[in-house]
Amino acid sequence: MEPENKGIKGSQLKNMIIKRLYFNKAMSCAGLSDLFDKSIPSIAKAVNELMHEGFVVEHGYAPSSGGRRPLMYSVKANAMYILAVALDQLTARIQLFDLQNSPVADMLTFELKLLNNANALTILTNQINSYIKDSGIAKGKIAGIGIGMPGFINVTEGINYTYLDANGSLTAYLTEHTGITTYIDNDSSLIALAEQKFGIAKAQTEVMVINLGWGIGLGMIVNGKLFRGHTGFAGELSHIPLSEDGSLCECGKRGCLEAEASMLVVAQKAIEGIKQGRITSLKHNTNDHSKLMGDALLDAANNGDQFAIELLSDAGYKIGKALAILIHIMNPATIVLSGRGAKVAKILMAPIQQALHKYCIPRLSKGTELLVSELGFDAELIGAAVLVMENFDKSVKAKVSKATKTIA
Amino acid sequence: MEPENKGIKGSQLKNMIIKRLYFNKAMSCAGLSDLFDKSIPSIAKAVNELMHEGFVVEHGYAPSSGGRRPLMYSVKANAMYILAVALDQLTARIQLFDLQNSPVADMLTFELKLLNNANALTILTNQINSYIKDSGIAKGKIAGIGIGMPGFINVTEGINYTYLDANGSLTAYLTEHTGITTYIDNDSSLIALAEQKFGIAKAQTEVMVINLGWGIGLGMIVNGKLFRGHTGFAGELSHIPLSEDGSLCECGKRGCLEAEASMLVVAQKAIEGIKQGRITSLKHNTNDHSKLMGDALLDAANNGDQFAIELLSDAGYKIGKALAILIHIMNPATIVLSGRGAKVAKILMAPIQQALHKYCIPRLSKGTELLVSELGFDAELIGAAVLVMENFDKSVKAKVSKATKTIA
DNA sequence: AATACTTTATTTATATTTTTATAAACTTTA
DNA sequence: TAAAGTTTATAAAAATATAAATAAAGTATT
Repeated sequence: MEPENKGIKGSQLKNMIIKRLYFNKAMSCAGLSDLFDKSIPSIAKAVNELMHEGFVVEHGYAPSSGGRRPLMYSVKANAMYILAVALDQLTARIQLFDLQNSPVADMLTFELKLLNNANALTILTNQINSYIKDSGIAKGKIAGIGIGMPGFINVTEGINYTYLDANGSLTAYLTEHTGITTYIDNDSSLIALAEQKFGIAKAQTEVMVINLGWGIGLGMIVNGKLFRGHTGFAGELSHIPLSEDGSLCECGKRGCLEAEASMLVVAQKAIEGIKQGRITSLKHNTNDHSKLMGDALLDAANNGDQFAIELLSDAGYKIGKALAILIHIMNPATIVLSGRGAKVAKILMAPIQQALHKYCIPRLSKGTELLVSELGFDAELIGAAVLVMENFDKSVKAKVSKATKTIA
Repeated sequence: MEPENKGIKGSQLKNMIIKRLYFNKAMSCAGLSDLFDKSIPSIAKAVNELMHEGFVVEHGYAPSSGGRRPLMYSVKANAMYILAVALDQLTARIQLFDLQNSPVADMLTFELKLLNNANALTILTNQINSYIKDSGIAKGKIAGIGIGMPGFINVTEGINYTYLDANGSLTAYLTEHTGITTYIDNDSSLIALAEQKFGIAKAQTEVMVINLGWGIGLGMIVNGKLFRGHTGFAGELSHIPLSEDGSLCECGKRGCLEAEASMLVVAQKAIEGIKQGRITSLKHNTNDHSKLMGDALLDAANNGDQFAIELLSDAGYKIGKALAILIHIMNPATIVLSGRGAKVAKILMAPIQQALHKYCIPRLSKGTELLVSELGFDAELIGAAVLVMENFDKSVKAKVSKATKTIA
C-alpha cells in the first residue's frame, strides 16, 4: 500500500476532534476524552498534532470545577472553509463560511429557475466555481460544498429526483466539476439541522422543525440525528388527511395541510378577498403573482392589517392541528417554526397553541416546547454548512490536508 | 482496585459477541470482525475465551463464498436463561427462555389485576420467585428479567407511572427482591422489538408495529432501535384527531382512533347490535363483559359471521386512515399488525389497504409493506426476553458469570 | 488437472493505547 | 492558613490490538 493510506485509521480521531470543535466552540482534552471514550494521552497526542498541523488553537483556560483548570482548544477559523448553497424554486444563494460559521465572502444571490430548466445545473456549477475564484480561497482549503434544495432527494446516492437532473448522481457531478466533495439534502432537513446545531433547538435530540415557506416542510431530528425514513420521504406533514372536505390539493387529494395553510394558499386567499372588496391595506395588481402577494401579506400582518392577520390565524389553527398529530406520534422535545414564514410566527403562535389545547392530550403537549427560529432565513445556508461538517469524519479531507501540510 | 474490576473493559467485547450471537444464531470470526470493526485476532481471542467459559460453541462450517469456509460459532443455549413476563390489565404470563428463545419451563399464567390493586406488586414478586424456584434453574444463571406491561413507563428509571407503584423505581424493587437485574418496557414497544428481532420484520430498521388489543398501541422502531420520544410517550396513535365528530373517547376528546376502532369498542358495538336484533351467530348474556364479547367476535368473524366482519371492516378502514398519517410522517419500511387482534388481520387488511389508497400519496404508500405478525400472542413474551439481551452489553452479567466460571 | 484467485484462520512482530505514577493547579474543608 | 480532596496534564511502563506474513481450505479459470 502507498504510505498515504497508512494514516487513515489514525487520522480518524483527529477528524472527529475537528468536527466536534466545529460544533462545540471549545473543549478540553479531558472533555474530549470523556466524549470519545479514549484515554487522555491519546486525545492529547491527537490535539497536539492538530495544533502543529494548524487545525486547532489554544483557547484559554476554562473556570475550575474544583480542580486544575482545563486548557481549552478550539478549531482555527481559517484552517478550512465551507461552501454553502441554498436553492429554492426560483433563487439560489451561495455563501462561503469559515470554521466558526462566519462569512468570509459576500453572499451571492442569483435567479435560478429549477423547474424545466435544462441549463440550471451548468449555471449553478459555473456560479460556484466563479464564486470560489472571486473569494480568493484555494479550493484545497474548502472542506466541502453543502447544498440544500427542494425536491425528493436520495442523500446517499446524491440524487435529486425532482430537480437538477445530472444523469446520475448530482453530488458526483458537482464533486467532479468543482473538485470539491459535495453533499446535498432537502431544504427542510437542512433547516432542522441548523436549528439543532446552532439555533434555538441547540443540543436537543428530538426536534421537529416546520419550514413555513411556499409549501409546508418538516425536518425531523430523531435521536440527535436527521431522520429521513425508509425511502427518504419521511416528514410529509403537508399531505396528511386533516379534514374530509377542504380544497383540492395539487397532490389530488382533499384536506391536505398544504392546500389549506401554506403561505402560497394564504396569498391566494388574500387575492380573492381583495377582489371581493375586503378592507385591507393590501393592494393587488392582476399581473402580480402569488409569491409577491405572499411577501406583502406577511409584512401587512406584522403591521397590524386585520385581514392579513385573520387569514394567518386561520392557517395557524390548521397548522396547529397537524402539529397535534405530530406531537402524538413523535413526542418531540421541541417544535421550531422556521423558514420564510418565521417572521409572522408570533401571529401564528396563538392559534397554533389553541389547536394544540383542543387536539392534544395534555400529558403530551406538556412535553413539547413550541419555539420560533432565530436563524430565520439564514437557517438553510447554515444547515448546508453543517451538512458538510456532519460528513467530515467520514471523509478523507483532513488526511489529505495533513499530508500537504507535513510535506510543506 | 479489586482484581474483579480489571476485566470489565476487556469483557465488553465478549458481552457484545454473546448479545450478537443471541440475535444472529451463528456467526464467523470474520463476520464479527466486520461487524464490530475489530481485527480478526482480537475477535478470535474473545471467541476462544468464551468457548472455554462455556458461553459459545462451534456451529459447523458455513458454505464457501469463494474461499475457505468460515467456522461458525453460536451461543450455548443453556449457558444462561432469560425470564420473560408479560402483563395486561387482568392477566400475567411468566416464561423462562434459554439463549435460543426455547422455553425451559412451562408458562405460568395467573390473574393479576393491575388497577387499584395494592397487592399486585407483592403477588408478582412472589410468583416470579416461586416460578424460578420450581424451574430448578439457579438464579445466577438468569441473565435478567424482562417485563412488558401497559401504562406510561420511564424506561431509564424503571418506573411505571400508571400501574405497580413501587414507591420509586419498579425495576430497582424487583432487582432487589429477586436478586436478578430487571428491565421493564411498554407492551407495544416490546411487541415491536420482538417483531423486529425474531418476527416478520426481522432486520428491518424502520418498523411500525400496531398492537391491536383492547386499546390500539404503537411500537416504533426507528433507525433499528426502539423509539420512545422525548418523555417516553411517542406512538400515541390512538388519540390523534381523526375526525371532527365521532364518539367521545376516554381521554375526553372526540374522533380518537381508539374510541372508534379498538377491539373493545367493536365489541361494544356488537352488543348494541345484538340488542337491536341484528342477525348474527353471536350471543350476548347481559352479565358478560365486553372483553368476552371481543374474543367471541374475533372468532365469529373468522368463521364468516357477516355482522362481525362488517364491524371489523369498519374499524379496519379507520385504522387505515390512521396508518396513512403514520406513513406520511414516518415513511416506514414495514407496518406490522400484531397483538390480540392479529388473528383477524386478514379481514382487516382489505379495508386498511382501501383507506391507504384513499389517503396516502402513492409515492409514500409504495414504500411501505403491510404485514401480519406470525408471533401472535407470543410476541410480548419474546419481546420481554429481547429487552434483557438488548441491555446485555451494558450489564456486567457476563463478567460475573465468567468470574464464577474461572474459579470453578 | 493445474493455476490463479478468494476467503478464513493463525502466528509473530510491530504499533498503538491505556494504565500507572507523578506533578501541577485549583477548590474545599478543618 | 494548612491540609485534604479534585480535576487536569505529562511521562514512563505495561498491556493490548493490529498489520503483516503465512498457512489452510475452498472456488473459478484456463
